[in-house]
Amino acid sequence: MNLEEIVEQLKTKKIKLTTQRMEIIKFISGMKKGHFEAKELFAVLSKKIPSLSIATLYSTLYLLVDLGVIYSFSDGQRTVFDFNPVPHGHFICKICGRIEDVEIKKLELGEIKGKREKIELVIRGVCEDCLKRVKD
Amino acid sequence: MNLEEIVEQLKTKKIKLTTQRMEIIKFISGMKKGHFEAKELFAVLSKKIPSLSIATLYSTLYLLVDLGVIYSFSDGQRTVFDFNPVPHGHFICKICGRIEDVEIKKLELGEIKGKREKIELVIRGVCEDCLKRVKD
DNA sequence: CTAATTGCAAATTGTTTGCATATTC
DNA sequence: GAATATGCAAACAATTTGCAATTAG
Repeated sequence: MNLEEIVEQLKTKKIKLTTQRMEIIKFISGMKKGHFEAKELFAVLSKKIPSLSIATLYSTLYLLVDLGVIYSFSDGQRTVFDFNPVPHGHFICKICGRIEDVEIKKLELGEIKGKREKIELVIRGVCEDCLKRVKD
Repeated sequence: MNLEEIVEQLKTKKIKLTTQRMEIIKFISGMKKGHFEAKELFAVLSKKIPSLSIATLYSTLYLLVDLGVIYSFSDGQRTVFDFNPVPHGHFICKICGRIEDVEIKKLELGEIKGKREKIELVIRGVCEDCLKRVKD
C-alpha cells in the first residue's frame, strides 16, 4: 500500500489525519527496509515532530496493524513492525540482532481448531557477518 | 528426555543438582501439556519450595534451554517454554491466550545466509471456545 | 463545536542484575 | 573449602494507561 492508499483508507474509516499520523505513514511507506522497532522509528520521527510522544507512536502503529497496513511480530524482546506486505519469515541473528526477510516457499500445517488470523515465523541463528567475526 | 536423562546431562556437564533445579526438572518432565510460562511454573513450585526466587527459576529455565532440554519462544508478551521435543508450531488465541501445538507438516524456506539454529512458528487467531463465546 | 487524539508522566509487566549468603561436590 | 547457586531487592526496558489539554473535521 502506498501513501495515498493508506491515507484513503484512513479517510474512509473516518480516522483523523493528524500531523503525527501523517509523518508516521510517510516515513513507513517511504522506507527501503521493511522492518523497524518503535524505538527506532521514535528516534527518527522525534526530530521532525519534537513533541511526538511514544504513546502516540504506539497507538498509531497498532492502528496501522489493525488496518492491515503493517504487520507485527515479536523478536523475543520487543515488537517488530514490518511494512513488507508479502507474507514471509524473519531470520534474526542472535548476536547482532539483524533481521532479514526469508521467503516461505511452502508451509503446510496440521489441523487448527479455531480461526487463524496470522502467522509469525522467526528463524533464529547467526548471520553471515557474525559467523565470520566469530571465527577470528 | 526423561528425568533420569536430564539429571545425567547435568552431572556430565558438572552442573550442580540443587533442590530447586531438581524440583523444576521433576515438574517439567512430569507435565502433560508441554508449554508453560515462568510465572505459571513459579506459582506451582513456590508451594513446594517457598524460598524459591523467580531469578533462580529463570536462570534454571535458560540453563535447560541451553542444554536443549526445553525450547522457548515468545508469545509477544512473555516467553513461553516448551517441553515437547518434536518441532512444532503454536496456535495462540488472542482472546483467552490459550496455546495449542500445531503440527508442521511441511516447511520450505528461501535461502538463508548464516547458520540457522531454531525456528519459532506462531499462528495467531481465535480458538474454538472463544469463537463460540463471541457469537453470543 | 465535539469527538477524537495527543503528550505527559506514572504504572505495569516480564525479565535481569548485583551481591552477600548458602550449598553442592 | 572452592566454586557455584540462591534469594532478595533494586534496576530495566518496552509498553500501556489515565487524563487534562489540543486539534481535525
